[in-house]
Amino acid sequence: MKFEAVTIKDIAKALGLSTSTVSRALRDSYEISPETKKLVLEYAEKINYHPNPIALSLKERRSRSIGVIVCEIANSFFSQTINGIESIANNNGYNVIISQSRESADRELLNLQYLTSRSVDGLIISVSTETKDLSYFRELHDRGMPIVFFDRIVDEIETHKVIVDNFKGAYDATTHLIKCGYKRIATVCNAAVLSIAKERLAGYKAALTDNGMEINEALIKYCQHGGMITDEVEEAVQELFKARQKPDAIFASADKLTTGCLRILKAKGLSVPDDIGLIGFSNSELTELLDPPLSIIKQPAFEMGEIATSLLLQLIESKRPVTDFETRVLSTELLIRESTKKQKQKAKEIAS
Amino acid sequence: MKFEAVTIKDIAKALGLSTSTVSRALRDSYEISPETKKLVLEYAEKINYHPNPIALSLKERRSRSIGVIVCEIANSFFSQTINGIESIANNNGYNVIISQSRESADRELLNLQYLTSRSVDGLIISVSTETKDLSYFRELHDRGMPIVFFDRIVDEIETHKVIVDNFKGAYDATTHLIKCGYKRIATVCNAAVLSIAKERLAGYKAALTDNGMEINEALIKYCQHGGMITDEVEEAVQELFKARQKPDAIFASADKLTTGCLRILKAKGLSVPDDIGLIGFSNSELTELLDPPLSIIKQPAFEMGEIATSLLLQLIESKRPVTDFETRVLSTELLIRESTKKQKQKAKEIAS
DNA sequence: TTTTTTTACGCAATCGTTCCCGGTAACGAT
DNA sequence: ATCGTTACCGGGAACGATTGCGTAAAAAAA
Repeated sequence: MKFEAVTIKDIAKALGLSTSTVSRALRDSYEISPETKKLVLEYAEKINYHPNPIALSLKERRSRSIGVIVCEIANSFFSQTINGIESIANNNGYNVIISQSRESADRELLNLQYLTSRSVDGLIISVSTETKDLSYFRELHDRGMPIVFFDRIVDEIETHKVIVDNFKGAYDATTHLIKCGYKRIATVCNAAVLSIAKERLAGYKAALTDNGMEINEALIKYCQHGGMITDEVEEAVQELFKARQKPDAIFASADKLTTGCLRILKAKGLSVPDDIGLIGFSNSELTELLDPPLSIIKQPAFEMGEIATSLLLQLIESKRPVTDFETRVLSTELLIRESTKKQKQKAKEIAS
Repeated sequence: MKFEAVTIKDIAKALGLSTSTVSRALRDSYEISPETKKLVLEYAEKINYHPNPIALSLKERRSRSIGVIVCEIANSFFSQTINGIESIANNNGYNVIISQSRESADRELLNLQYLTSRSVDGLIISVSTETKDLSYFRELHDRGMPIVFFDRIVDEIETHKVIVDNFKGAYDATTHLIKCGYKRIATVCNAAVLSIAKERLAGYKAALTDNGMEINEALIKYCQHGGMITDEVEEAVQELFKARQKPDAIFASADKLTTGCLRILKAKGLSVPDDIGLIGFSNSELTELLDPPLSIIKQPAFEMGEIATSLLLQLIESKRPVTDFETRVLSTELLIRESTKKQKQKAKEIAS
């Protein structure tokens, strides 16, 4: 049941050399004669030798691999980000180890410990909704582990970060709803502790006040598990409709929440956009095929992954400790489709 | 830039013991006195000692981790499968390393080499569309590496396999189209080398002949890259409509192809299901929210992941070489929604 | 020819852990 | 007093690779 590979010793024995000589020949050291090198190289090729990365990791204390922690890969935004991460990482000879926190702080910590104990050279992280205790991150960071946060970042730890302008994204989306003539605009957002939730909520509120509209706390609902639990979204929407002032539009501030809201609204027999408008953050490729096609705020996920990885590799390969960190802020894209097109609006369009 | 953890040596030094004693105390060996054990255990706890898995992997030639290779994690079917895999693996103390082949045989091989060199204890694989050369899989398998194939399996290698009854799934879907009154039923499928493509195509053909319909090769289109390239699906659909006999329904035999077809059909201004019916394999959670809600064949992805992992762990933990392999065949689920409901059919329903 | 330099290689330590051998007490039995 | 147990513990070799240092032989310089 074991699986044994050919080692440097096998080569040494076969060729009557020492392991050091073989090792040096393989790494093209100047102290090895051309003939010996040729001999070793050819034999290594012949028996299909590959250096054992585990032994290397143990010795070098590095693994040429980077760890990624996201809440779930099934989310389009994250899978796209991962593709961006892999593209840069692989081009630079790094491997990517992906792990999911499933919005649980415990699993996040477990994954974190697993990855670090596996000697990943760096980490790219979007924290879970539950994450409160930052001590482990901090310890890691203090001990010199290169970390880049993206999407859901933590302010308290100073390192490179990659995000989008969540405030503006939410502001634009809300403003769009207002322009469409919606009056009682609700929002369904992630747990309030999350950076993205805070920023998007702030954008939503600012858009309302800037347009002379009141902020009604009854129209703001939080989903602690980021929509991982369907009931949670349903509950949020139901509560929204239990209120005295029923909403006529919803701004959903995360991928799962956006499609989650649509699902519930349709189940309730409400017509989008006529009974209720809907817009939200989403990176799903299916949103334009939905009924109705969803107006969305889209993040440059692939690019975010690329940038995060470049920054991480910079940290990893830097000779001396980096103290000058940057936060890259990218732009979101507002895609206007049917789900925010009120009848009135439609009529106007036809008339014009 | 280094990251050093506490080792067994640190404990030994601090406590004035030898590393062997510490190691044994940690593993609760009978040769260590209760007091020493307590001492070691407490100190280990205090300084937050965790055994170095890399050193362990090197020594034990196993890593308590399993490797997964799928073509892409953004695909709902695969991300659901991975969740199933992780649930079982984690419960048994195994970690999961995910990698994507992106439908490229080269990347698949690279990932394979990476995973094995990382001493994964076993592999769970769904092969890429490009995979032709099985020699590396065979070599691995012959040398005792536990492998479980799922979804896209290879007949030539004898090991555990987990699939659905693709023939029946396709047969049922096609039969459903026929019952709905569609006459010229086309199919868009994956590269013909893929097991799932073959089986589903066979099911499609059988349904046609069983219902006295002709098999028209012009109505069968292949997408070599499994729909990873959008143009490819578009091309397939366009060709379908260039034919003398235009199709009035499409059976798409994979996730990306199903939504891909819908996208193209809508772009062409065709109405589904009136101008053309559409049904396909899909595990996306959004299909019922699409316009129109898609009739689909759904696979028990999570369960497949669970079963594949159980089988793999069985192989890994088996004392003697296993020669008795099984192929688990699960059932698909046919979900009938609007995309296959012809006007005629609808009228009938209303009348009844 | 002798001395110095260069060339080309081997020895052994190292990374963190386990485990096979030993070794040394203490203690009861002979 | 001697032997045999039992209970504990340490030394050191592995696992696969790299690397500083030492050194024999060959080449160059004297």
